[in-house]
Amino acid sequence: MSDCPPTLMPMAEVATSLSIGEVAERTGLSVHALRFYEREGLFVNPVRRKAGGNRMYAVDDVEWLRLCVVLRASGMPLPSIRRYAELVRDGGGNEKERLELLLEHQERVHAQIGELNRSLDLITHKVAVYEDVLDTGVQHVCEISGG
Amino acid sequence: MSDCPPTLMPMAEVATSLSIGEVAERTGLSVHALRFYEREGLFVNPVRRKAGGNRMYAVDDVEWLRLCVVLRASGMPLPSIRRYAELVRDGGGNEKERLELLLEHQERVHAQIGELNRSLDLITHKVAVYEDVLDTGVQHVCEISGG
DNA sequence: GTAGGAACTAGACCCGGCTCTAGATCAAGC
DNA sequence: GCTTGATCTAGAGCCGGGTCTAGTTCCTAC
Repeated sequence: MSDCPPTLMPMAEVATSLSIGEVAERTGLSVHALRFYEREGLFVNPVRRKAGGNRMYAVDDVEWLRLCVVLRASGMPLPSIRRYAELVRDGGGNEKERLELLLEHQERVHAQIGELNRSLDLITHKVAVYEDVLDTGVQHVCEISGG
Repeated sequence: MSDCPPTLMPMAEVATSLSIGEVAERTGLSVHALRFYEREGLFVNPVRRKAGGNRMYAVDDVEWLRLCVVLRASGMPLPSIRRYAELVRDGGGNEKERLELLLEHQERVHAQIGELNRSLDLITHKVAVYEDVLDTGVQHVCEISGG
């Protein structure tokens, strides 16, 4: 996602702006969630409005939101995402802090995967036991007593 | 955890019963959580009381709770754990259903790990980019604009 | 001109999973 | 007798992360 393309920018795609519904569709977030995220300060750029007041999003916003979705999916809490957004908003010079934030999260995700794998081992073990019980009809007393 | 030991049971450990505080300590759950789990029907055996009304847990309860902790840690919702507890409570004959429950959860955990790994890839990529920025001082325009 | 659909706002609500409170009881030790 | 500490109950509260409602405004198309 978001690897540098050889061409700098597609032409003729100037001033493309998207409605909240379109953004919802492209990011998988609900329109409710988009407004909620805005209130929560998760956007890097202030959301612009058309005459009439409807929100007007840029393609960059979608990219940013996709990143947010990934961060959320990996359990980053909204306040941390907000912090990250603030850093990006503030522009260059704070890359060290951004990196720290990411490293912290990376570690948490790592730990979470580790824990899930350990849980999975146990579950898989139990699955095997039950498959055995069902295959052979033999009950392993100490397993059954433990569920 | 809970592999069949060669010896059937430690002797002299008859009638060992544990207070709610001891169980909390051994399972990592709070006393509040233990009472809450009980209300929620997550126990296989009805919790017995001493004269005076204090809860009295058996070593088996601790084993069961440790399983619950693992299931929770891997994201199994309380209603599913309750269902599993019911099946175990009802005794033999429903192993197929227990297996199904476990398989379902196993798959979800699997999926979750997959998603986390994908997220981790992206995060790791971003980390690398920022490390590079900080090392070389060169900014990768399209990365920065995306946070 | 009017119907439909999408958007707007502020704020209430929901859900899961605990956590905590208040007030009472009990047992042990000083 | 009194304190301390663990426990009890029922029920309220909290937190995160949205979701939904109500009432309105706006644009487009018929």
